[in-house]
Amino acid sequence: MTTSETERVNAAVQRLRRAGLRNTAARRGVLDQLAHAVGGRGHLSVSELHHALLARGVVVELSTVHRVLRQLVELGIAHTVPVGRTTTFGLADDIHHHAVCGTCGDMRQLPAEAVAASVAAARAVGIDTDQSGHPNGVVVYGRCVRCRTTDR
Amino acid sequence: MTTSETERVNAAVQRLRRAGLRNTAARRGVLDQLAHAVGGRGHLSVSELHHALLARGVVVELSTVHRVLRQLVELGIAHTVPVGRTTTFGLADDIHHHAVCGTCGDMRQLPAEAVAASVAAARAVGIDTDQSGHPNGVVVYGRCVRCRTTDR
DNA sequence: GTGCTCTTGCCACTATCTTGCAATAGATCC
DNA sequence: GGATCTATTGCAAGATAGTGGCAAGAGCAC
Repeated sequence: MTTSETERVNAAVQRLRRAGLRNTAARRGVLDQLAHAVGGRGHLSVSELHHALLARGVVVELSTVHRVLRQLVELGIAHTVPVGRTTTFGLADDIHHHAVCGTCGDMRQLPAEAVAASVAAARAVGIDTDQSGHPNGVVVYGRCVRCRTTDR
Repeated sequence: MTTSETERVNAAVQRLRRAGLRNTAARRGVLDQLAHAVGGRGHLSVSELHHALLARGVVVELSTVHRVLRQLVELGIAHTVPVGRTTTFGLADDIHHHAVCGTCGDMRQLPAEAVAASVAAARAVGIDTDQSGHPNGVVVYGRCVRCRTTDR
């Protein structure tokens, strides 16, 4: 884990503590994994996260991972992006939006400037994205180059 | 059902026929319902659609509704918008994108112009939205006025 | 009307996520 | 360090959403 990842995890733990939540192994593990994933290919599904934790020797129940993630989302520490039938999670410590391949689930970040017009249009019809603790943000669903060329 | 709804259903049935698919009661029922819903509050979940069909006397299995919808999406006749853990469906006969309340699932349409910059940004990172038969389009997740004021 | 074959109903199954409850483990105070 | 309080977790059962196989039935072409 890089220094920056450690810092982001620590910042998230501080927010948990301020919310009156305890600093448990399960929560640290989930945060570590999310911080690591955001640096990598992007967000993680619950089962990916669970497997990664077990592989690292952090023994937690799947139901616990679900509960931890729900809390992180409620606190605005993590955010969700639905991909097909599953939900993926990422840290929400920098404002970013997503482009998702609906076929393979590959995900890229989009800068806030690029989606500003979409956000404004949504607000104009009554949907506000500045709502911590709720799923929010812009998601562009499409297909990645690889899935297009291999016709998946 | 208005004249315009009937026309849209007929157009969709023509597309089915051209794809070599039969004009069955289940498919007509689903298309009717989708055409009606798009005129109303927006998209429908599978179970909403199923209940609406049964209420209208169109007796179909839930699994059939799933199968019909999957085919409609594959043909580009319908499109999907994930809302929380469920998927909602709408007719795709006009190009539009969506703003969704992540709390209550309320949905508004966004014009293509408003989301053009987001689509371009996604393409720049390799995600292309012009892919019929695949989930695509821009979705802005946020909260609607009602859920914000009632703090749901 | 006949016949071919696509569709559907039925049922079992998988995957994802939630919930209740008892046991466990953080955090605080002394 | 030890006692205590209570949030958190593991465990197990169950809810919800969607899929797949197969035989019976229904569209469509002729």
